[in-house]
Amino acid sequence: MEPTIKDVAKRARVSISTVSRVLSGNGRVTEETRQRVLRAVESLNYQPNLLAQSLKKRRSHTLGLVVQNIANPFFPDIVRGVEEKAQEYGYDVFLCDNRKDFQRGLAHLDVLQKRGVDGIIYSSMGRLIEPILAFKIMQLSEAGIPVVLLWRQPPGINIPMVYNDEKGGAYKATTHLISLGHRRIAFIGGFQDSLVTKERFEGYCLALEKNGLSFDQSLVTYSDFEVNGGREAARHLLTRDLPPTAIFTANDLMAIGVLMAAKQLNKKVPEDLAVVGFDGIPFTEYTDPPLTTVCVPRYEMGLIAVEKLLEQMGEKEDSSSDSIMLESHLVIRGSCGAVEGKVISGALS
Amino acid sequence: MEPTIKDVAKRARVSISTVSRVLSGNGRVTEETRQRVLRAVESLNYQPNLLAQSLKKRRSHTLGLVVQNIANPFFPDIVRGVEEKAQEYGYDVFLCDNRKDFQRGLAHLDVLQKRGVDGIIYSSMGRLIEPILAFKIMQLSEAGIPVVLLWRQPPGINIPMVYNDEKGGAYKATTHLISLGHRRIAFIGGFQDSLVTKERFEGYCLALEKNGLSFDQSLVTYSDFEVNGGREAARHLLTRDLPPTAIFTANDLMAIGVLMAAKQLNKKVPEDLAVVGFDGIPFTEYTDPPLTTVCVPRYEMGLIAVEKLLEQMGEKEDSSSDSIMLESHLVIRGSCGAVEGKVISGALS
DNA sequence: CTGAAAGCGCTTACAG
DNA sequence: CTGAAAGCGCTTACAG
Repeated sequence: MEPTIKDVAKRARVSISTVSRVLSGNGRVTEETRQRVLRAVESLNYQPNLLAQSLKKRRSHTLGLVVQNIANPFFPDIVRGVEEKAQEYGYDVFLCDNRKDFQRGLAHLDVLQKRGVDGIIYSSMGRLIEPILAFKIMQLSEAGIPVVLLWRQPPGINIPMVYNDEKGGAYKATTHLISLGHRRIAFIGGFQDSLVTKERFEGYCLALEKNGLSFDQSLVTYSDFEVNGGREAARHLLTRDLPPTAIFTANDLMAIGVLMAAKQLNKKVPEDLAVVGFDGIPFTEYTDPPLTTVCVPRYEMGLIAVEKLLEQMGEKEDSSSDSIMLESHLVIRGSCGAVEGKVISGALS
Repeated sequence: MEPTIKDVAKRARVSISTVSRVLSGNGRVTEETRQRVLRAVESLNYQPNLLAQSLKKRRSHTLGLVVQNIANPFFPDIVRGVEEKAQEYGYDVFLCDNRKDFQRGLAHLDVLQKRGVDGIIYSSMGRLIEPILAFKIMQLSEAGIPVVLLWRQPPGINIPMVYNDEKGGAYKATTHLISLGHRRIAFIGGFQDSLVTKERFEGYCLALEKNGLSFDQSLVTYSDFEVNGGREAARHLLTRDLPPTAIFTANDLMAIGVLMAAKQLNKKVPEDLAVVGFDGIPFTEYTDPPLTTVCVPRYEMGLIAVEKLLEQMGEKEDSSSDSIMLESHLVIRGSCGAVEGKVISGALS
């Protein structure tokens, strides 16, 4: 049986009000009784019950974090950032894994509300924000529970969001390839209806345009954001007449597939083919050759998402507007033939 | 302002006791009043406050999950397993990331206790279990909070544990290499004082012995469980006189380093060198060549850890003894030259 | 079948 | 400075 505030009070021979006061630091208490209480706490190994505290104070000091799929290498760094910043401010976090199932995400939101979390970070990195999700989030806001979205797209709805500069990143990647002399640069997108794909495609087009290269529709293809899909797409591109000399893919997993396809077709990377990925997932460092990629600052996104939440909860003063766009950096490794270890972070300008 | 049970009672014109009864399903209620209550719940969009419920019932239906480092690819699958099974039984989980810091793990345990979790899964995969951790866990048990350890070593203490058959896995890996004709098989361990290293080494020795191969101390070396460490270790082994024709490493990250070293030294894998890793982290599928590895069933470990916890909490009937050892499978891919796709799961016998 | 009351472990005005 | 009381939102005997 865990000791309660009553036990401490009895032992220190004071009222529970007094115990509460010394523990919270609110209200005056004689140094002597303070010591008595502290000794009692110590000897009983008393730990206040946060459930009771939360109920009374109407603040649980907990956060909810909903992720689309914890098994996807995109997410662990986000979790890490959220965890770390949350703890810094004394919050603990409920992790909810949608397991790729959007419906489950909705259910998680309900649960978190019932659990009395003080705020929620919803990280899907998905395609469009479904109206029902937006509605649910509005409902939560009305109930006093702020939500911050960790998304891959600019805000189209009125919910604070931390997102990534997809277009700018794609622009950097493509420009890099052009600067290395490539003229036939292919683009492998993910799902064609995904906003991520769309924006990364736009960055690709912009780079071509700014550099006076003509756009060639036959060099553009779409896949599924997975390794095998990327491999198939690359195989098609590389076996056609006049194959591309470089491929920019809309995510790293597909880029890994491209590397595999090149190997199977006896194309050397980077000599015969340059490859750039997108996301900067941990493993890209160890592919053969190491993959040049546009690194999405996932860890930082996690940190910032918590800060935005704290601002809304009034725990931290407002330092900025509602949504934040983060820059992604081009990390240059061996897959393009450029000098390794260089990081290009200049803005799209 | 969220509606409370009072609001529902008022609206349905019954007492809060009645509302509680229809919601919990305990106690008889007329069908008519039941409907009235349900309608009130509906129209107010009432969600019971789980904080209050937990306080009263002395059960929070929450679990704590402590992991050593969420950024390590070893952990996400564990989290996934824990999450999934927990939700199946209606539990939500607090995720605590130690960020490699053991002290933080201890602090997390305190926090979880204060939060009133019904049980805790502590997953470190670390070296020895420090006495202070064992002590803390005992303390929690006495306070009525069961703990299950997700560990890489057999139980040396009296705490329920889910662990992996390290020795058996290493035995399978080494036997596989021997069966392919290798005679000079090197072993690269992790930290020399880690139990994981020790047990995997034992499995390696056992396989040599059973197959009548003599043990060669000069083929055994230790590193740090990291990619670069593995690469360095391999470089030494491969540049000596009479280099090994196969290397078995104590984890996948080091095996990836071995692959890199071989490439740098112009050794072909698997023709000039066979490589086997351990853990089965997701990325091993995409190395060049794909890595043969002993796959630790991390996802299953997560599932089972929750089940063990549930048993202790009396939510699930006891189905087994206190600790559980899981088998690891040898997943055969391209790095040894054997037929790909084969899985050897036969026990050490 | 239904309601009033007590109580889970806290915090916080309100008196003294 | 300190204590008694009310109350956070629930559940659960106890009466009726």
